[in-house]
Amino acid sequence: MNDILTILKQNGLKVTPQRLAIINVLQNTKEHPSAETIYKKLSADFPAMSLATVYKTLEMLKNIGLVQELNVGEGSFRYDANVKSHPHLICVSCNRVDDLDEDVLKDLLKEVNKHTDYLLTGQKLYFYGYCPECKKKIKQQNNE
Amino acid sequence: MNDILTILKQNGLKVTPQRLAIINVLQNTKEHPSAETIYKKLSADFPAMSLATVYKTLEMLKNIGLVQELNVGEGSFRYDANVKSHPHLICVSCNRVDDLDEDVLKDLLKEVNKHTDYLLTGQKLYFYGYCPECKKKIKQQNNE
DNA sequence: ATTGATGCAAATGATTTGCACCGTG
DNA sequence: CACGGTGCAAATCATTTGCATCAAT
Repeated sequence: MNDILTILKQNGLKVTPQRLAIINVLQNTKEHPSAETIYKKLSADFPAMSLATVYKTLEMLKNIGLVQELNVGEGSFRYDANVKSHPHLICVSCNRVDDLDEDVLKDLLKEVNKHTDYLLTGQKLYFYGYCPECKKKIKQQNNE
Repeated sequence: MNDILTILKQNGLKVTPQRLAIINVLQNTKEHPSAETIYKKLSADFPAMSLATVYKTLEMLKNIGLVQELNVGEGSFRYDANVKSHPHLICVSCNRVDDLDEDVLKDLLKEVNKHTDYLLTGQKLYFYGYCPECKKKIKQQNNE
């Protein structure tokens, strides 16, 4: 939290209320919001804020490594304050996006390395399916 | 090849020269082309063809399950005539896109299932790194 | 005071859409 | 000859950019 202020200053970046607010949203949610979502969430507190500011801020945060950009297959990007490269789970029913522990990643990479000559440097892994809640709902429907 | 004609007809779709050409490009390449790439590749033979036609055809092929759409992180989609859901390798240096055998997928899914309650239905897996050729080039540069 | 940040509006670029005309079945 | 397909141009939509103004350092 405080370290972020430091990081911004270290990079010669100014600390503005808009930036703090956007960072704050990202740090206190697990829902992997889009630029639009962040914008709407903040429009109550910052009625004058521009969507462009949200985009510029996200771009900046991405560059200094404070957020990662996700493409889960929708028309727009989502953002994650957890920058460790970890696989994501996407519910095909309710569109929620969950994290998969990064420990899993190690095992996955081990497996992939067995089968390729590529020198791997990164990955984007999205697994689709029904989240526990939606799984229940579907079961209930089928029981009727 | 001939089976594709059958599939189109079965779905009440017309067989046009443009469609055949687009399907042909997709079947005879391993480079995972974008709509734009396909369009350019065919503009010699079909100078009057519209980019919109390429997009409409790809949409149609996607719907009947003859191609899959890839999002490797560029601004545009790429298309793959191999519709079996398999992981992809993307070279961060030359942007080529390779397939990873779908057998690998089984092991990856096994691993993921250990760690989630999601009922998995699909996945989009992109591994980034240096392809064998680019890996060599980099080594040579470093040796000088 | 500087210099980077903001907000607005206009620009971009991939993809989609509407529609009149054309070609397949 | 009926109806889906094509080509063109205009429309979308997320994201980016230019620029004058504003505020953090």
